[in-house]
Amino acid sequence: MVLNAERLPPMLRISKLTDYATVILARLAEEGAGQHTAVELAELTGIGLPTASKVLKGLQRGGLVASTRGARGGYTLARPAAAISAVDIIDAVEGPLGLTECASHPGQCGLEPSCRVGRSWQRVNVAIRRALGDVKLTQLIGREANAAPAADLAVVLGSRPGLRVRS
Amino acid sequence: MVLNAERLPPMLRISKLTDYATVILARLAEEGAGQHTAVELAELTGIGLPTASKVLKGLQRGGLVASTRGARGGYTLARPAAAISAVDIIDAVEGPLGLTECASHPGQCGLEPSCRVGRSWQRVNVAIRRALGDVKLTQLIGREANAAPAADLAVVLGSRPGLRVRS
DNA sequence: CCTAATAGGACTAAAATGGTCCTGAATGCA
DNA sequence: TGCATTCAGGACCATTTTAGTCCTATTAGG
Repeated sequence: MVLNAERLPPMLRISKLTDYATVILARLAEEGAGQHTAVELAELTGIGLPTASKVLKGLQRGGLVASTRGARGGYTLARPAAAISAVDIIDAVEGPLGLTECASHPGQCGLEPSCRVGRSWQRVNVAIRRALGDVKLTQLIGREANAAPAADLAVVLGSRPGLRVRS
Repeated sequence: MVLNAERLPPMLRISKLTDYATVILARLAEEGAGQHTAVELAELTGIGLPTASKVLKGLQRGGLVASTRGARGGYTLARPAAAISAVDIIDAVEGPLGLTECASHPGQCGLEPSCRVGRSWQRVNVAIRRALGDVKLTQLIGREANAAPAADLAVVLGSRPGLRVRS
């Protein structure tokens, strides 16, 4: 994988770094509970060391991997793969940036009067995040085809192999 | 609205242009079936004329609005608001760019061997698009609180006013 | 105390985004 | 016919993001 990102739809885009993160997490999940150094993971995945390193730091801050420093240090998953969701990964890698509504800076916008639209997009956004929260690393890896309950998105996710691809 | 985009999560981000598009479409939907020039719409929405114009061109190409040129020309919705979905808007404004899987250029990636991850993200992506296809302009405008059937995302969308905001 | 590792940033290059502007083509009307 | 109006299509530039590299701590083992 690691998608050649040139032609992905801007919205709903998965940044390369997020993708790297998934690949790396997949490794950590596969190789048992073993500890792996950044160097090892870089080699295993084929990602450049500096970049892999950067990603791992992000995952560390996000609490998805646990690290030990010094000689014989390395990284492990901080929790079972089934307890790590897609949003977790995205948030960890793409920063702690909040979901800022226009509401948080009222008046900044200028077009607010007649506009009921902004709120709706925010809700869409949040809804997607929720759905993404139900997609677990185990599913992303492909180990677990379908999640149990809720998970509107996850259901669709697990249900079919080849989906329609829009032009 | 027109969200002040500085602090939105990169992924799941709605580009400003898409937001503008929604605001403009909302106007076209509200003002009956009337025809409006780019100038009028710019004034009504508060968006700069060149920008509004650009957005309208995109919507035209995407088939969401119909245009007539020349004196007394202008724009109208190409179909009823209930038949225009969020994905339609996004696609129209953010380009005709396809959903390119690694699959379409096999071998480009280099890390393909051990990687089952890419596909999954693609499926997530497609799943979100599907869900977004069920969110109609009428809902974005707020005229119709909740859609009828299907629409996993739409259900969540219509259900609650103020949702949890992640840090 | 020396070596192996991670933590945290600073920094750069390349790409995407938002916005402006110009030129061309269609339409209506005097 | 010819002029004013209005959309179509891009070229273009400035700014912001993203990706990627590197340097300097800090922590742990032997």
